[in-house]
Amino acid sequence: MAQTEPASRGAYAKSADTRRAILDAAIVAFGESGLDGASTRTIAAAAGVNQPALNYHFGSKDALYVECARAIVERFAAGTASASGPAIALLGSGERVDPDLALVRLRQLMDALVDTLVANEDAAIWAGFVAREMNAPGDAFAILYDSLWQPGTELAARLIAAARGFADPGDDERLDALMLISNLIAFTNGRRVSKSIMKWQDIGPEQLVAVRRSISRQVDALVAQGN
Amino acid sequence: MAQTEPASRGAYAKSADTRRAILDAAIVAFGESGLDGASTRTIAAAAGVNQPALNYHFGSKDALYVECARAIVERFAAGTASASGPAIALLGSGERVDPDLALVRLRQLMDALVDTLVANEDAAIWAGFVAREMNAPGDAFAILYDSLWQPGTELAARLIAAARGFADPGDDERLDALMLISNLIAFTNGRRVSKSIMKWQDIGPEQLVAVRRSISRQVDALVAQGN
DNA sequence: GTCTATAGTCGGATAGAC
DNA sequence: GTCTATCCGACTATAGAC
Repeated sequence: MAQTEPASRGAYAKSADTRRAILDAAIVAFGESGLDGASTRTIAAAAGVNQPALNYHFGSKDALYVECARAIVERFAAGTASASGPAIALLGSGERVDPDLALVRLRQLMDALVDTLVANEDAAIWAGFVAREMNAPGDAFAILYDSLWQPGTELAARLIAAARGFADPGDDERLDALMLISNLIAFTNGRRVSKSIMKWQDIGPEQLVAVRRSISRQVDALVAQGN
Repeated sequence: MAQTEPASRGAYAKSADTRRAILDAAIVAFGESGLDGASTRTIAAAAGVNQPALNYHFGSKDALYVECARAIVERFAAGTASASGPAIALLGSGERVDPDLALVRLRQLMDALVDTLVANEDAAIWAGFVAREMNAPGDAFAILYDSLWQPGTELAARLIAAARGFADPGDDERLDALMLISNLIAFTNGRRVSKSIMKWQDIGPEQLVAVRRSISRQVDALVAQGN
């Protein structure tokens, strides 16, 4: 491999491997300790490179942080694409949506979220990153809001509306969507606490079944009560 | 005022006012920026004292941080005492608990939580503090878990169990309690996001009604479905 | 009890050899 | 492209005057 990329874009004929190693280490460090808590030296050590390598590849610590946000969004989207895709297709068809089918899609979406966020240990790291940025918005807030929260809650709200037989979501559907999604936070950001409360050693297949059941009951209730 | 306190305990015949000012400023700073993100200089400036005053009154930055956790627990407990008191009294009576009354107490508890956490702007600060500590446990984790999460979820779980006609809570009730409480996080840690999603300028009386209604529906569903 | 001054450490970013 | 060496600023904590 003489030159990994023939400079397909202006930037980065640089070592993609080093870049990736830094990014992976940075996501973990920032997710656990935050922008201020994680030092470039710690990240460099974890990535197996020297400290100035971060500046060389990303320009600055802040720029690296923003790049981490982008990577998190990408990985999250990849994990949920199999469920969000069909849901978007259903809602975008223009025709009147069958409430029962909307309910099926909503269930699939929630199951995919459980798989991506609760079953995956890495997601607790992502969740830490995202939660910090929501509390104290910085350079990464817009990325996370525009690519994660806004489309995520809007999709859920539209599915809830469709399952209730409405053409478009209103305030009630958006509120319910927000709360439905926030239930997952108990097992991402609140992973440690929830494991202690439930006396779970770890969150394996059996625990996931229980979580899915509890969420499933909420979805039922959401739609059954209509409004 | 010659000597605010006659040294009732061994420690702190020191200025209680200065101590309080530092504590208030520290809670805000740590809540917004975390232990590493908030500097003693910033806190001192916000409290209107000089930087070494923090060390004088609290010993170290870490000790001040732990003291903030204690203060948050106290203030939270004070805000919810009017609802948690009757609930604890009901459950502690030893006799078989009337399911309908348990449901009433559960509603009161959730309303008190909404008032304390959602209606109160300060609570977003507390929530930031607590959320960081849950993600990356430090010296304050035990305080917050033992005095906040454990008793809070256990109380909710016992009320849910009683409302379902059970003597004691099981895994299902604890799971449901965790998720019910995590709904509030959408409006504490997720305050900014939720306001944007809902297109709310701020969270006033009308918005609180909507939030309470949505939570109330969940409480209904929780108990109606039994298990 | 509160202040100023400062010691000692660690952070991010840059310069320049290879 | 990757390394070592280093600058400079910001931080916490301590010493000592008042």
